[in-house]
Amino acid sequence: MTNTIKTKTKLKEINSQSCQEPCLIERGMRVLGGKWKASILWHLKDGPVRFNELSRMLGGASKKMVDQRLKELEVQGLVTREVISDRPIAVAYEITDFGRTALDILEKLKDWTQANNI
Amino acid sequence: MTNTIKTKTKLKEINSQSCQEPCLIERGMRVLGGKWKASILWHLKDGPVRFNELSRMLGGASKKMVDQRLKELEVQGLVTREVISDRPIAVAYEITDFGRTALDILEKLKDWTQANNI
DNA sequence: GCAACCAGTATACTTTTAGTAACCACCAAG
DNA sequence: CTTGGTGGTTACTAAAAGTATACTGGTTGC
Repeated sequence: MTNTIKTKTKLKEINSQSCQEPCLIERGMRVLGGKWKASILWHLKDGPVRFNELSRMLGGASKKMVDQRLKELEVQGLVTREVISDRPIAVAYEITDFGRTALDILEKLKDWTQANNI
Repeated sequence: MTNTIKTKTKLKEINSQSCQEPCLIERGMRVLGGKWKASILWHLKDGPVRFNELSRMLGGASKKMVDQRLKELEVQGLVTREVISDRPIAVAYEITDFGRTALDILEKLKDWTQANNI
């Protein structure tokens, strides 16, 4: 007998290969899971927002953080940056169609947080 | 006139108080968003798993990390730890009913990652 | 006895991230 | 001319996250 342990609970059959290196959950989290990233996306859902306004919305995130996250999100195609005025310089960030596809995950997350008082 | 900018795109009305300090999205992310946390939860969905087995499943997470995350998840009531045998020491981690409520968020995340080749 | 496995713990170390504060150039109002 | 707003950048520091290695103390198997 190789296993003499009397399990009180039925243990999952041992198959180590149920997930290869960075699994889907982990990979997804590395796109949406960074600090402020999901929040930024969420705050853009009702329309374009300006840089400084966004910083204020997040309340507590430094300009550097907002800037860094926005750049990441832009590279990943979740948001776009557009200059809306030159003279008094004004920039707006907008969520892309692809970015919108992530919103229902966030919606669920929001509901869950709310329902469980987290 | 206070605002002389000619906006090409309709800008969101300026109301800085659309989110107070750590908003729902951010708070939720701080529970599920840590590295490996969501993955661990996901890998427990089919039944209890042992410590070393779980480490192998995550492939790449150190024991310390797995240990740390499991403790956090336990404190937050998402998983339970139970000793299933004393003599050859054996411990199994199991997802709680509360933990299960988070699984459909992760399911959506998984589908999203898969659908977009992330 | 010796090696290997279980479930961790401890220590030391490196890397990454977060956050602060100051600064730029530009513009407008007072 | 000074103050305040826009949209950032740069330099620096502090804290968190992660890695690697070794160790305990018991058990099982050869």
